[in-house]
Amino acid sequence: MKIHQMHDFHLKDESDFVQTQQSLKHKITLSHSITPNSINTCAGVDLAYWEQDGEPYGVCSIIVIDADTKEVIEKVHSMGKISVPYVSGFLAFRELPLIIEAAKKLEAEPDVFLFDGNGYLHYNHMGVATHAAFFLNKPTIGIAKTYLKIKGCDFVMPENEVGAYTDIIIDGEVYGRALRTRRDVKPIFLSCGNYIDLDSSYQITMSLINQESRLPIPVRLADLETHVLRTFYQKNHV
DNA sequence: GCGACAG
DNA sequence: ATCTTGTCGC
Repeated sequence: MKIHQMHDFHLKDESDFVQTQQSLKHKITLSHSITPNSINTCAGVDLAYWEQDGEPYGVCSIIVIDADTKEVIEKVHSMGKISVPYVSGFLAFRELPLIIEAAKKLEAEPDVFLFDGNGYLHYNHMGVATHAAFFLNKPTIGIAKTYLKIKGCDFVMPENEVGAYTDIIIDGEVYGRALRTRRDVKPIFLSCGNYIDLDSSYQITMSLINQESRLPIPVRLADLETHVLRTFYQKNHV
């Protein structure tokens, strides 16, 4: 699929990152309604890391599935050296190069992308899911497994029922949603990525849950795939 | 020095 | 994210 080139990632330091995030946050659009009925395909994105000769490497997997049958339609991946260290709040700058490289290989044009990380639920509303949308030009959804605390605000634990949730409201603004996708499991932290509203993100996410995981199917599949790919590349000493 | 910390 | 054994539950 075609990628909209926004900016490169040869940024110098964290102040560069912050400037990039703040220049993009005003372009976020969260008003589009895109329900499960209006999508045919959705993609899950995830990365895995390892070290080789003292250097960090990563692999990114994108899995596209049919929204109705849940069957895998396409899978692509990218692999390479990682040049940006992980710093909370700047995950996008670390992961986007490989994400973009993998997305370029997609033959399909998924209707929505689900990420393993936050979107709008972020210090600058610019988690990896939101940031990625400017390159993909497609609706994106953020799915985090642990809570990123912002401005000291905790989340309210949702009831132990499938689909139960509590909105994460900070300074009167809804940042995201603590969501119990299955009973007796920890909640996930859902937030808009971009070009989609929170209720649609919720509906799509819940429509992609099965008994295998608390994570939506495409994200879970991408997670599993990155582990397989990592084992392969480690063994073959790339 | 201590606590916090998406992946 | 990754490093790792056993263990509880369906």
